[in-house]
Amino acid sequence: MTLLKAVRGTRDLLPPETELWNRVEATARRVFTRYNFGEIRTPIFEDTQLFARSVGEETDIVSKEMYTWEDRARAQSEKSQSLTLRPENTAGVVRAYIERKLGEAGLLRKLFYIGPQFRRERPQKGRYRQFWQIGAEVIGPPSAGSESPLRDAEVLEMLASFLDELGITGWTLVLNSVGSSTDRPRYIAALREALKDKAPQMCADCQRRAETNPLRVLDCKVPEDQPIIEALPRIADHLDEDSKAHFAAVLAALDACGVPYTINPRLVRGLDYYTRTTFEFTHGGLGAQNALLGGGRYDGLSEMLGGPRAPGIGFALGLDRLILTLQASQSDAAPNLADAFIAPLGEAMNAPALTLARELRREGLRIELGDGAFRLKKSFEIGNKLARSIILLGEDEHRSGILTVKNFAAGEQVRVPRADVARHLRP
RNA sequence: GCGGCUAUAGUUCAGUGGCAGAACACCGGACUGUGGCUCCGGGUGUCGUGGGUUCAAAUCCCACUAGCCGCCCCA
Repeated sequence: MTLLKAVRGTRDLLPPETELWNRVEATARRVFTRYNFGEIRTPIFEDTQLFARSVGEETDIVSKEMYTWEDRARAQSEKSQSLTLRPENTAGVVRAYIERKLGEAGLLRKLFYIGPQFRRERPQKGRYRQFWQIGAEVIGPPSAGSESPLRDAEVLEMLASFLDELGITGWTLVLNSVGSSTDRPRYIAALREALKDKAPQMCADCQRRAETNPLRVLDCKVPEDQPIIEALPRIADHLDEDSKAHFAAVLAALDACGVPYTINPRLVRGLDYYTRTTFEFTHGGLGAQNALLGGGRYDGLSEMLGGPRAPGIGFALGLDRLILTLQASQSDAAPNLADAFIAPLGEAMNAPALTLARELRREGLRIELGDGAFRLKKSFEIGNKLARSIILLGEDEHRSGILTVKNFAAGEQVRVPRADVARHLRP
């Protein structure tokens, strides 16, 4: 029989690595809560149209990387529906914002999410087909201040604090503005116009990009193409006064609070819905996947999805990559040991041992329970690997209520009244 | 989706046509109420999968699968 395996691009997360995941997620919840964000959990699959309309039909994500299937009709009256495992979470959040009328209160909504996303890409280190993202969105009616550059700066400052609090050093914040929802199409049109002449002299990838996604031409790394790219129209020259002022205000706020950044006029994001501020936090040592997180403003997204005007800004952080970065930067942690290993001496002591374990666990201690069928030597060997101390529970101890407790590191063995054991073991 | 490298024990790896190996880990014993250190014993394996060549294949050939690296793109 063929052995079943986790499907390509998916994997099992196991202890002790999952402790690190929990720590990162707990830190995100703690930090984001200080900024008054609340958690949202959207469905893991949505109507395919949601992603086609928000992320963009022409993007690689939608055109070739989605897990899409036709949900069969269960009755004559029911239509089949094209469903897709979410490739990112902003679209789902904005869909919920519209559907649940979250803007009606007239306040900003500040929502974060933690969950798996799915893209059918070629797997690589730090890139999986089921990958995890932590993200947050600030969205609301313009009257609530959702367009304010202060929101952009606040989100960026929050991310800097989050990475700092995790102990990640060496990150770089890269910023750009891709213009308002009217600037952006105008700039893309200008770019297309300029590329009509220039594209044929460029690399094959750029010739393709010129057709499908002209903004990505700016990202090209082929040396021969650089002079041509330098001569192309610049985004900065196509920003209207409001967008220029917005970007300047974001930078000023970052300067004021001391968050360092660099501006990269060529930073463009792949998703269609981005407007004005776009950003990335990058980190060395991630190979080709050097972006830890990315995000930006999406002032027109709600309207693209048929909702009210609801400008927003958000980001998505690749948890898989963040974990890699943390693992690379920290030395191997000491094994996480239980407080005690209980060794019943003889199978008659099994039930009393479970009772003792119950008492100690209710005291909040982390207890590993052995088995009376083990020879004592084996109990010591196992206990030494799993716990800081071993508690012997034989006939004597059971009768007298005086337990034998030995600390492995110190090699010290003492007799402790049962009532005092929890206090004795507590670190 | 494209190009390259790789796949042998739980792990890291050696083995390039002739009995499947090392280190660490693991299991048993020396030691029936005492771990670590020591000593003795044990290989725990569909050599990624399926074909082919050969008297003989872990080794050579083909296909497939998976991982890694780069590209595309992206978190």
